[in-house]
Amino acid sequence: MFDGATRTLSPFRTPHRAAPSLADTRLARLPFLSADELGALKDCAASRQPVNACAELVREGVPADRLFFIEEGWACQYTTTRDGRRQILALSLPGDVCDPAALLLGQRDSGIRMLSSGTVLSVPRNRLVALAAAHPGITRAFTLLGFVDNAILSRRALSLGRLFARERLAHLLCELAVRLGYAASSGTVTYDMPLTQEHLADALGLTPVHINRTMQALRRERLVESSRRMTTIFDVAVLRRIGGFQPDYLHIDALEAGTPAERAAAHGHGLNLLHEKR
Amino acid sequence: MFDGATRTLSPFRTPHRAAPSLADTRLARLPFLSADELGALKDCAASRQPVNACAELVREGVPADRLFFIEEGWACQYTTTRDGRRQILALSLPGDVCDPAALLLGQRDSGIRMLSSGTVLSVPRNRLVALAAAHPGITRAFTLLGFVDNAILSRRALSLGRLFARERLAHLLCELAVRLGYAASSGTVTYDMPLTQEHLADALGLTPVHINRTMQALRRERLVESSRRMTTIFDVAVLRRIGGFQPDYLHIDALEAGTPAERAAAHGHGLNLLHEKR
DNA sequence: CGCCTATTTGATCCTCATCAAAGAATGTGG
DNA sequence: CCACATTCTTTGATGAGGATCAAATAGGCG
Repeated sequence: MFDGATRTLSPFRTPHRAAPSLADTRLARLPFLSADELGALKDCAASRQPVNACAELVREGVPADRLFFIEEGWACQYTTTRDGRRQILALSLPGDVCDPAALLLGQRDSGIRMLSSGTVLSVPRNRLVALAAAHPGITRAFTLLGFVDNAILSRRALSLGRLFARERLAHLLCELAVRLGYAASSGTVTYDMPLTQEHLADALGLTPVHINRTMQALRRERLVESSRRMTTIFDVAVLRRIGGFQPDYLHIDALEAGTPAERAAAHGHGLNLLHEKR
Repeated sequence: MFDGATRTLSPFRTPHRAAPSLADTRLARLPFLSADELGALKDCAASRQPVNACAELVREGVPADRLFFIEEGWACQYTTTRDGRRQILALSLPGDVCDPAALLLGQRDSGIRMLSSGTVLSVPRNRLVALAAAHPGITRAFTLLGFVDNAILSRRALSLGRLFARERLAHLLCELAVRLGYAASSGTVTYDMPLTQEHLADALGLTPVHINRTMQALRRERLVESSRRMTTIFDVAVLRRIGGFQPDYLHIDALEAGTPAERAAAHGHGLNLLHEKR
């Protein structure tokens, strides 16, 4: 069942009791960071806070004075219309940086809230700005994560604009599997999925009722199963075909260096790198 | 009819016959660029090419070996499903950089094609990478434009996922007005709109037929008018209310320094700036 | 056990898609 | 400058995907 050609993201396991550190975030896994920059990330003071499900980390439209990093649990970035319709713009999984673009923009167009209970790291924006100003690799890290978020949102826009409910849901379930580290392009995958059907609806531009019926259809066909918070995709290959899922847009190879050789290469002077070291 | 509180983007007028230069793009208007960096942009060799409507600048999914800048005409960034459904992800207007994120990512998830005839500037990616590596302000410029594109796409995702056709269309017409330099939040505005109803449909996740009927409804209510390629919004305030349009997400103030004082301030040490000069 | 939230089900309505074809523009070549 | 081709817009009829409303059932948790 293992597909040798697939790249895998390493999952983030939460180092309980350890001092809060940005070294445990996706940021610190980017292959082009120097040892110096990694050290700076590790040393950057961050405050850890446990948060309840539904906790609002950032209200919509306020200045971005802090950035959040997910240690445990899931969060989302969202916007709402005047009359309360909500659209989830991004899902933040453990290890992810919430809205990395806020580092540069300084103003938020969207809110951020937890979708499950968990713990987050919080760092004042100006501290990160100083860090980024001193370390080009860190600037580039935020930029890269922001652009990958953009790529994910682009794919979601195709979903929202042009796919049927069934396709949207299939695509999202496939995407989440890969982002959680299950990159196999066939076989069976099970993962913890704390989203309610209402969350799925807000992410996919549908109603909870219709998510429910769509999910039932997939279950009836023995394509997925969900009990408690665990979601199982019985046949990844089939679900990917239904959702038109192709993992390229996640830019997995840019997020982590698989082999030591790749890690070394990232420090070289390949033309695909900004601020490359000599 | 002029609303004093609104920021205006200066329109791009095409300097016919002049040597092709990146100094005529939105990139070069960013307020934080140093004189040095502006000079580097101006000196950067670029090739100008006239392009027909529907000309494909970049095919979907190919490596990004060139970047494109719109001098005249409109372009779009798009993705398609396997069976040919298309979603426009971004509209590029005169002065805009097409898919600035491609500078860093080096791979494209989407295609780029012209929506009208026009002229574009084309620069090899590695030339821009070298430029960015030498000038932090230029790196930051691409990043900022990429993040603004992201903000625009975020707002479009809300449209696609949660708005009615009428609201989506109203919002897009308002957005285009502002991006073309007509920032007035009330009164009447007329601008050249080369999009066909099919283009609008692909941008808004609807069918051409439904765009047609929705547009007719707006016309019947004397809210808009379109003859030939000119589109008129008779009452910007009302159309904005219908579309829930609020220009904040366009980050206009980050894109251009209105006053000399603001331009000077952008070079200062405000905390909202990365790589700030001392 | 009982409360609260999430999921499920049913009935009905509505927005928008689809299909087909007729007009109106725009552009091209003779 | 007109005939023709092509593209774009418009119109009509019909149907489907998904929304909405309301209420029942099932799960999780103190």
